[in-house]
Amino acid sequence: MMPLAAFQSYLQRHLPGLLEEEVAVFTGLFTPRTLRRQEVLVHQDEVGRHGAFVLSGCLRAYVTDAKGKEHILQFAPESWWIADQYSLLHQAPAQFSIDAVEASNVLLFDPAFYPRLRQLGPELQQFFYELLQNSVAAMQHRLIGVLSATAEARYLDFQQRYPTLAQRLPLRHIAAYLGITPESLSRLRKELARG
Amino acid sequence: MMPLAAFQSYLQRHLPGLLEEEVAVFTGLFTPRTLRRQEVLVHQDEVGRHGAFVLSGCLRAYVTDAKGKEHILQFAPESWWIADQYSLLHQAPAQFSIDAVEASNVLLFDPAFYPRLRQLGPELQQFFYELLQNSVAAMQHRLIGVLSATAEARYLDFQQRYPTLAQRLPLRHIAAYLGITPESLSRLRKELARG
DNA sequence: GCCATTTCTTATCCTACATCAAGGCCTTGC
DNA sequence: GCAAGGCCTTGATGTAGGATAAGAAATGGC
Repeated sequence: MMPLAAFQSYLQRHLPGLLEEEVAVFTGLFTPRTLRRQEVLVHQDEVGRHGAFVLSGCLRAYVTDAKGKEHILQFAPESWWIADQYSLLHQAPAQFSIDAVEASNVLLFDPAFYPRLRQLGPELQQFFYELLQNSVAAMQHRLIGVLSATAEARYLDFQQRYPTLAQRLPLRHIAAYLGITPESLSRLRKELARG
Repeated sequence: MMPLAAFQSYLQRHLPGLLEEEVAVFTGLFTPRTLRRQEVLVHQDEVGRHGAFVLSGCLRAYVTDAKGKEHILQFAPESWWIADQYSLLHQAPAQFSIDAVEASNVLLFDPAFYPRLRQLGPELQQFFYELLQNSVAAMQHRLIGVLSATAEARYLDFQQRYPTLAQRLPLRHIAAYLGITPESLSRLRKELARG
């Protein structure tokens, strides 16, 4: 299964200090899996059993609110991690669902991943700590955005931060990420196109 | 300085496995400090030099946007941690400011805290990992809130989650946290009072 | 290749909250 | 003790984006 090479190169890029043997052990913690478009990996309100590293394709984390509307917390294209970590670590009901936006190849990990990670030495631990910090920073940025910026400004910011995602994702998903209706996004795009 | 006892009991509650000696070493990483009301600990856009554990009083993390409006990311009353971790770890300009909402006693830590933490064994590391996870979860909850709920619903949720804060904080700060103007909060409260 | 479904757009009307303006009530300083 | 400034409220008006409805354009199944 070729796309695994994407994981090897990811490790080399971000954890160059890892010994070949450590890489092997670490890689052994994951289970490869293919997801079809729309296939659900984690169901909101059920205990999550997996998190994922995305080899190819794109996943999303989203909540479905009382009125049935979906709100997207995060997209995870190639080389991103996605999981409800809290649910995994505490075996608590998941706060959100995770599914595949596109047909995807992923590496799954399960709750046992965390204790094993700790045995694998400080470098990996620190790496995951920093990943988590990055997601805090990203979330803060989004929160500030919805608190202070217009939908148009948020859309432009999204395009700038994630140019490839902005092109390949269906607009309705982008709208659900920005926190507006597809109709509003459509209007907004027309405005922008006119200049 | 009496309020330090608050820290000791915090450690006992959350890290009961720590040896007396470890507690002493860990506590030695912090510098006590008093903050007057409104005193600023971290300035947005400057490199942050400190994070804090709050012994008494209350701090807040907030950003000031282009129009001069403040948006509050987090309140930190007694027994909470507050810091721009990314700024501390990477010595990058802070994404937000931190100041004291009330006169406060805090324990400061600096960038050297992180490497020392790693030397102090896995229990503390894991504890901080989980703290970070909790803040991700809290942030996600807020993001969902602003994306999907009305100002009224968010205010009620705030009152329920942080009943003491809801009482002791000035309303304009609560408004800045909820993402609405003080005028809107005032009106909203009148409605709720009429019920 | 054609029907069915989903996705995107457009138009109209509506609502939650912002903005602007002003007044009352505290606090705090001298 | 009173002036000055903050804080909260109230009112009038404005606006970004929502809700609804319906048509156009992709997409996919068979």
